[in-house]
Amino acid sequence: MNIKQELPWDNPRFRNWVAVARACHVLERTLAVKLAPLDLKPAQLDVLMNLYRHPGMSQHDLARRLLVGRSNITMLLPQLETRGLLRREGDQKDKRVLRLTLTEAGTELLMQALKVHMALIEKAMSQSTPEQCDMIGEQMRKIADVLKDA
Amino acid sequence: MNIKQELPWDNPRFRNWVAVARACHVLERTLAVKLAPLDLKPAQLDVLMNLYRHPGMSQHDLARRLLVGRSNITMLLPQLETRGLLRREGDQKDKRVLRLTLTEAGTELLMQALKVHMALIEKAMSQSTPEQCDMIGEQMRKIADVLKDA
DNA sequence: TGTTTAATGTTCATGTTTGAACTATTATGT
DNA sequence: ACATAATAGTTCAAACATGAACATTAAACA
Repeated sequence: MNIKQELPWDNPRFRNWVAVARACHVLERTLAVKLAPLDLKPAQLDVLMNLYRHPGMSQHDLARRLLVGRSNITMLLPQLETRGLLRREGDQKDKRVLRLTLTEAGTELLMQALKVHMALIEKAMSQSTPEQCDMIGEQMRKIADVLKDA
Repeated sequence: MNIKQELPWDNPRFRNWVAVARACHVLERTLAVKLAPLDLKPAQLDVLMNLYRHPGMSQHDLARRLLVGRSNITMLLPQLETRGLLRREGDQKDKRVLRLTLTEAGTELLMQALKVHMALIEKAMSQSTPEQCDMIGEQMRKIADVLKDA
């Protein structure tokens, strides 16, 4: 009968998660605008960031890390490779895999993009205390972990 | 010189935000899978949710609320309208706007989808105390607000 | 009133993401 | 060794999102 009492909007967890999703969406959108001068999209920045931290990654590893399909990576990389931002070299031991590394130019562009990204995040999270910020990160890592398998 | 000291990954705000983005991504993806049996996508669920809470919305209002372009709404609605989930009726006073309302079937399907969505969020946030959860929501609302204009 | 400006929704071309089928290579098991 | 499975990457078609240009209607204002 009184369906209203079961409505998600009355549930704090629901309302608060909606806020999380919204904040993510807004920041992503804003980032896209701020990265435009560098001719770089958020998805491409994600690639560069991961290659910087994990040089020699395979495309498959990259796809899993970015939570996208392998074909997505296949479509994404040529743009960056043609611009000379990364290299794709066949693995010697396993001729199936391609090892990915940033070039000098790629690292250079990444650093510029990171300044933009960093500034945006600083602005966004400037309202939180360090303790709050860490707590948020901690909870979010738990969430990603809980949902990883299912 | 020592560029490493300025690297974002050493910055808690950066690392923690990355965790937020990851959690969002994982949950969105999982939601898509869980909604598949209802033949509904996350974006469509967002539409239904907003129409439920704000009956008589215009397409423009809906677009702003979902943070997407108007054309996106135009492409999105026919699928739902054809399935009889919502109605589009011209406003009497302003012949430009179309007023959107859920049908019975739309409300029905929404309720089923909300169960799925709710269960997923419950699972995700079950690790947080109510205080932590509220704090997260509060901070995220601030973030969305700060970034709204710029 | 008549003219200009703004707002709503649509269309269309472009670019992105996805998943299924495919090739080539390696691992497994008999 | 040989047949079978699994894996890495690609291709392709379909779904999806985006932004600019457009038509229609409303508002501002001379």
